[in-house]
Amino acid sequence: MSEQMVFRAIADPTRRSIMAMLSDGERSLNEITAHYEMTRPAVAKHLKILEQGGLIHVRTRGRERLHRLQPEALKSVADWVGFFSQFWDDKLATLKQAVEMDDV
Amino acid sequence: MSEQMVFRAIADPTRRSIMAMLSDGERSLNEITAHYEMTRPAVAKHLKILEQGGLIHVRTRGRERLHRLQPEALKSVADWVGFFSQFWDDKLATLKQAVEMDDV
DNA sequence: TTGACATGAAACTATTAGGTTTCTAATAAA
DNA sequence: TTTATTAGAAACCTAATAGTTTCATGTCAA
Repeated sequence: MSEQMVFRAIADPTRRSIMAMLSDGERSLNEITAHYEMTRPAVAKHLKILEQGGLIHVRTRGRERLHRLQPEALKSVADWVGFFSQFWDDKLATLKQAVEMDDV
Repeated sequence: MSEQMVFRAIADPTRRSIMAMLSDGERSLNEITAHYEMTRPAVAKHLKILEQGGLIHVRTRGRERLHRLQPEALKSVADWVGFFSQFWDDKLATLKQAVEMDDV
């Protein structure tokens, strides 16, 4: 679950789309596949990469596998972007820092 | 300069490293290349992709080309991550919204 | 105006990514 | 206990990535 695996995972539009779908709740492979014009194995590969990046968690229920979003994995991305955000928005960056100082 | 081009650009570790370097100020191709164990054309290709994503701006000074960071291009990434941040940090998300409401 | 320097461009190579089809295994339901 | 359903696995194909080497072009400085 290196930072690189997260960046790699979110680089593909299909995978970002899957993440958006899963923000609504967990879904099986078939349910996810129904939304795309590609085969089930193709979607399964995308899910594998999302899992490797720590962005989703998979559990087995009977014969199906349910995929659930794990958005905390995006923290590393948020941190990385946060570093650069100081160059375009000092006010937001300062507030953000204050909040993170406060607790989190 | 589609959103996808930004995600594509930041997916590569060398390119993220270049961005970090440029946060310190603009650099020529040769200066950038000096920091990596790859050839100049290889670095030039990375710079081209960063430029296509809108993450850097290039200007010509004499026979050299100076590359300057354009971090605002990361806003689309910040927005995207921001959507998911609500699922892991309500407090931060709320504050962020408030700030963006306020002006920006 | 020649020589050194900074970059661009083209052609090539190897690996990775994203997709397919086909086959197998496990579970649920009739 | 068959049959349908859900998913995993393997083999394969194609295109895109990331890199190389070689050559051409424009600019600066003796």
